[in-house]
Amino acid sequence: MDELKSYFNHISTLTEYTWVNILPFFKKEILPKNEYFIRENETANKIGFLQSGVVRAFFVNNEGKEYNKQFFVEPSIIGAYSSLLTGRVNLIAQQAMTDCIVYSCNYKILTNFFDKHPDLERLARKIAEFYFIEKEKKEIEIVLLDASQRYIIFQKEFPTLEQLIPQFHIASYLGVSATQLSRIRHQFASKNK
Amino acid sequence: MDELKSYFNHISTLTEYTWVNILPFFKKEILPKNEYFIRENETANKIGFLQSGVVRAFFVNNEGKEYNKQFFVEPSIIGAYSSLLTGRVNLIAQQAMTDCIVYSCNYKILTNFFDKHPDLERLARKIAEFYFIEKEKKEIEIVLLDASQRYIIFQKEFPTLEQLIPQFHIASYLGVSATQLSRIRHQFASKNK
DNA sequence: CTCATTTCTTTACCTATGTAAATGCTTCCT
DNA sequence: AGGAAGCATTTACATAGGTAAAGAAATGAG
Repeated sequence: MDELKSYFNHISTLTEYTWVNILPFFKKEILPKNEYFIRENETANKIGFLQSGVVRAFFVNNEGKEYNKQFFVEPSIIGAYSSLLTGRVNLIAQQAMTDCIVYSCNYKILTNFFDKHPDLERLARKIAEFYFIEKEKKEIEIVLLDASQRYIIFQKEFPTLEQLIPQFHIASYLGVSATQLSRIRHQFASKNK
Repeated sequence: MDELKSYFNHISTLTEYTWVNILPFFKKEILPKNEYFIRENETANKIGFLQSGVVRAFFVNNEGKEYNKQFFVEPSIIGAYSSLLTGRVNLIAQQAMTDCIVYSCNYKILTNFFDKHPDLERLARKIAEFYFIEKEKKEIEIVLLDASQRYIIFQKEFPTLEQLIPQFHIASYLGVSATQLSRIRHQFASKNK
């Protein structure tokens, strides 16, 4: 669990006392490739720490088409955050794209510690704030940049993923069709000659 | 300040003791139409409670074109949240679209109370979480719905705004040109005959 | 009340990107 | 090794929505 502790302490340091209280509730989970951490229409109840592997978050429209919203690469927090917070059913499934190791914990158990452990609530605040900042950054990128520019950012942000996962998943993440991503790649390839 | 107290207490209740400590730091501010609560490239230092009026949040691309990202209608919290949290310069200006009354407070002063007033930090957590949920909802709408459907949602969410602000601002909020919004309105008008 | 400014709509044209289908390329299974 | 399945690319075509410019309508200042 060292990676977990170090990852969270980096966001906001918890006392040893708090760690001793909460760590026993984290259970190691093997998530094989293509398995789901959470599905659509379930209500989320657990939060996870992605110790190794890659997970995608995606939603599905009425015609059954998938939209990749996010990739999580170790180390990272995973879980259907909105569903956890609101108690409503989850709209955004999370699926392993490689074999994964996850430490997961019932979220309610953690929030029950907030009153006695303000340091834990502070961590929760920082995580929420961080998530917000990330989303706002993405929001700006989507409006200000075209797909080629976002592709470059993707490559920088996830240098390992490009070889690891199919192109059509990347296209979906960028918000374009696989056809269009192919055209973009073609453009870059011919420019760099 | 009753509206302010009631608005915040609704999100997460603060003790009277906490209120007594923080309320004196909120100052009433008149923000006339077209004035800015915060501009681009400033570093944010204050958070505001919009007691009356309408504010828009927008950013500007390299060619100087504006994109409305959000409308705030009383009662609401305003302020460049990302800039407050990160200390980096603000990318998203906030400007009054009508005459406004705002109660604003230095944000650092509030965060300094977190150690002594966990109820205040809890409020901050809830606000961050709420903001996150809102953003995720928007994110899904943008991908899943076309501009006409988003226009209908806009009308429901801001029933007063449609008459109050120019169409081109609404178009910018919906992510289309004024021309395209006009086409959409035209379609709806001819359907409802 | 009138003129000037701003906003809205309409038209014409153009481009980016979607879909569908055909083809080619990998990977991996037995 | 051979074949099947999955994935990527390419082509052809369709269309949503952008820009620019002109005209119409609304708003506001003096």
